[in-house]
Amino acid sequence: MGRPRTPLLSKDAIATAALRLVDRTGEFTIAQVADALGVRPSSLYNHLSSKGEIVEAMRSLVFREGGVEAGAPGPWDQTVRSRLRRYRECFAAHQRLIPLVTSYTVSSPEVMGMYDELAETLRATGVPDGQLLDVITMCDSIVLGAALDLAAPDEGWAVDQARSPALITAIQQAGSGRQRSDRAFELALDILIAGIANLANQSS
Amino acid sequence: MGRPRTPLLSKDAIATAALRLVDRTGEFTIAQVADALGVRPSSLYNHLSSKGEIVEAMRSLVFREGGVEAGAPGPWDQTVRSRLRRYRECFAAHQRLIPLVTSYTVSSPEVMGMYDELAETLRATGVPDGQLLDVITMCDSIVLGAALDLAAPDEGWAVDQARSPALITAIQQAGSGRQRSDRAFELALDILIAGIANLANQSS
DNA sequence: AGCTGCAAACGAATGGGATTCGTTTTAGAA
DNA sequence: TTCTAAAACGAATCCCATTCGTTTGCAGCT
Repeated sequence: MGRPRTPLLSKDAIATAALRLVDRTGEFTIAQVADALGVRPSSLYNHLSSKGEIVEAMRSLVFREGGVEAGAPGPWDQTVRSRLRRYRECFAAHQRLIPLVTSYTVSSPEVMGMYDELAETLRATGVPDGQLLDVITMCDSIVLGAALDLAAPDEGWAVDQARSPALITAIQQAGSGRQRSDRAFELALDILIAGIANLANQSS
Repeated sequence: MGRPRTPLLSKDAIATAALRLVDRTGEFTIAQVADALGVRPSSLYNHLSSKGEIVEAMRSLVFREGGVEAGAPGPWDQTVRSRLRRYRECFAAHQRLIPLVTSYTVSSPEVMGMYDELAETLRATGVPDGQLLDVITMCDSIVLGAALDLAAPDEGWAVDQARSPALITAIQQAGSGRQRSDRAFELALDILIAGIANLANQSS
């Protein structure tokens, strides 16, 4: 019974199993995770101390998988675009996780690393110090919003919910699913970049 | 015992009681809501069929309180600004509700009404039909992101989490709390408006 | 080698929480 | 007046996260 010769569990193994469950069903219980790992529920608590910690571990895992922080140098706007795209991609790869991690927003170290890089880039571009964090906040909003948009299937933009002709034709023209969400995100990036360029110009 | 002469409960009464609990403690249980209403837990199920429905009722209640749909005519950019500000204000008035309602994004009828108005305004301004919903999606992202930002206290932007000098000074200069979040939102609005104006010009 | 302490599994128990169901009383329609 | 459906109650159920004591193996120290 007692301690096994080689550990059966680890924080990462638990997070991976939980993530697989979330990808499939949209939720997870301690018992399910334990089952998937061939282990008893109580054993998990030797490696972490609450279900919330599993969620945090999943968040971290997803960003490590997606490599949010890595980045090659280049023109500032391309840098911003590619970082935010990758950030969003991490969510997109595990859509059903989004509702769980947006419950409470704690920036994981991985994401913080990306923001460090972003801050340097923006400052070098000429964004005034006083507005730097505001711009970063806006970046975060756009990515988070896009992620939520991605997680909520077409039901949010249902034609029969709309009343005004403008919104109805807008929904009809917009298409659906992943493409629509991708296109909306790219437009937001365009507008964001233009706005940043404007800020940088004004300050010089 | 049996049915009371006058009903003790209603969907709105339940939502109101639950909202008060969330405002105070950040969460709620069926038992607590029942207690606050002087009623037994099982009684709630005569008026709704799951805890999730209470959350939906709270969402709807908050938007009705805030009057998201109402609006006076005016220049298009002021219209967009004031609508989005009010949308965000609804969340701001009940910050602790935010984590609960962002779990799954279902646009309530009230919000849909605002988007109807927004769509008309944007189309009249000259935003092409093909990009209308993308712009609206961006509006939604900005408000939702701002709401999440509002709900997450200063811990998200802690100086000791940052590594790069740029991010550190950015955080120091940014201030904290409500003002910081408000200012970031206003900047996002500026950039959004400029971007929309640009879209409208290009199409004409 | 033997002892000690920690790590990592187990199993049983606990407590809380959402939800269901049958019962009772009342209101309102036929 | 009679019948049906609404609206409360109370008890019971099931699930689920978490705790605790126990068992066993590993590693470091003497």
